Amino acid sequence: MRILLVEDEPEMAGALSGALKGYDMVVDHVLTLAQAEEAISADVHRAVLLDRQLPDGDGLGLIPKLRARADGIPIIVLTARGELADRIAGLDHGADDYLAKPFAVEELLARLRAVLRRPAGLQCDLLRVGRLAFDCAHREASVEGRTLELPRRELLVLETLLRRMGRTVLRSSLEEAVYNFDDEIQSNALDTHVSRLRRKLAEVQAGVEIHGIRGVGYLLKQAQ
Amino acid sequence: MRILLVEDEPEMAGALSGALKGYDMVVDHVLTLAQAEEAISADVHRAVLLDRQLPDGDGLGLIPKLRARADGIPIIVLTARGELADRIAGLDHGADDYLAKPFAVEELLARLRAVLRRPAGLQCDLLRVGRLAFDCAHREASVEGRTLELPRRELLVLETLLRRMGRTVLRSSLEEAVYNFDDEIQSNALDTHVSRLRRKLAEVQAGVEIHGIRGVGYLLKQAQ
DNA sequence: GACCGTACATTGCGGCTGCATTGCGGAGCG
DNA sequence: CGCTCCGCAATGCAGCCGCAATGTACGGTC
Repeated sequence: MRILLVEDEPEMAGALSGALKGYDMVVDHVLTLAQAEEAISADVHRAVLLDRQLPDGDGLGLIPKLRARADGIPIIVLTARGELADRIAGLDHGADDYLAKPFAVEELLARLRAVLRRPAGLQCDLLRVGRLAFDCAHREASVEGRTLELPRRELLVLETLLRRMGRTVLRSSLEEAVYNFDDEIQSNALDTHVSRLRRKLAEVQAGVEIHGIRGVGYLLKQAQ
Repeated sequence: MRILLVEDEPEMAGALSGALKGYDMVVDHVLTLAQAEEAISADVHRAVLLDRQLPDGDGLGLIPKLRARADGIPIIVLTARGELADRIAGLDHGADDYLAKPFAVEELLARLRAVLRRPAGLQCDLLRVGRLAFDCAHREASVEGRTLELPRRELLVLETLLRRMGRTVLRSSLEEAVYNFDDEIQSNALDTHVSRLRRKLAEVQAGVEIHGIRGVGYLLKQAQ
């Protein structure tokens, strides 16, 4: 675990470095905002401990630049200015946490652990075929990031076919997926939905084909 | 933005509920760990405010169960036990932040904003579509620097749509985001809010359109 | 290979459902 | 006591969806 410490006071920096090393962390210590920017560009740190009062400006100024990298690196601001307004300002500038000096090193370590524990990223289940993507959680289809506005029945058909993509879906299975017990279908309503869906997928060049299999059902596969 | 508040002291709970509502949030308030578990299973909250001293045990016991869900929902622990060891214990149990009573509500709100920003890092603090800007930290919408004064429900609708801008939001998701368990909606109240919001966005030429997708939900996109 | 029956594909049409909009009254708040 | 916000209900309307008619492809049979 490699940490970037931005702190110009030698005494504080020494104490923190020692404590962090005692917890098996690797500390890069810089004294100024300029050095901090250079260090962070190496992209090797898992967190930043940031003092506010630095020789070349307020540490808060660094936060937007860190956030611009969009890697979500945690930032804990350390400062002698512990007034309520300062704490709120620090948090609202984008810091993940804010500690007023003096503080116990143990608390800093605990907050550091808390901030590092955050999930790396939530993985949503996303089905992909051709240029088509289907977000199962939100039940929406998209092509190249552009959402397809599909009516309910067509969406149900597409979802069912996608979940069994590349394999045949019995006509009866499709009907069960699209209609409930109350709905009584006496015609080829399902076929019309498939047809309309095919047209829309073709219009946006989704890169998928829905094959009808005579006497059995349907099958969705990548084009060609 | 919907928050789960786990707090058995009526006074504290009332104060927090009021403050959060003042910041246009939807609050579900429960009194016990058991109720909290049930509420969280609905999977509609963006954050949890957790008291430690509860009728059926220490609030910290809830944290592992929340973490087991692996959705990374932020947890802020609130407690009268403000000793250093307690704070460290709280953070190491998996809390994202820890506040000792008494605390200023403003600081809680700031810390809440900070932890809510997190799954972000990817999602910036300022959302933009068309001429519309939305400041996630302060939860206010503006057009060309001019703030839109929107009522609570409309703001919640707008925020929810903006967070999934360009993608469909299920009608049920919207309802969950805008109303809490206590609210009982029997009519098309949601539609009226969408409608009024549309009108206001059009009046200021926000450059966004809210599409209704029949039978599915809504979708916010840039005009044209 | 020609023929025919059947199942699927496609398209137009009308009913109906579900959404959009508006006015109204009550509730909350200052 | 004024205000605004909010839920509710009524009305109008658009688009979905089921239906049926027509066209088409497939497969089986001779």
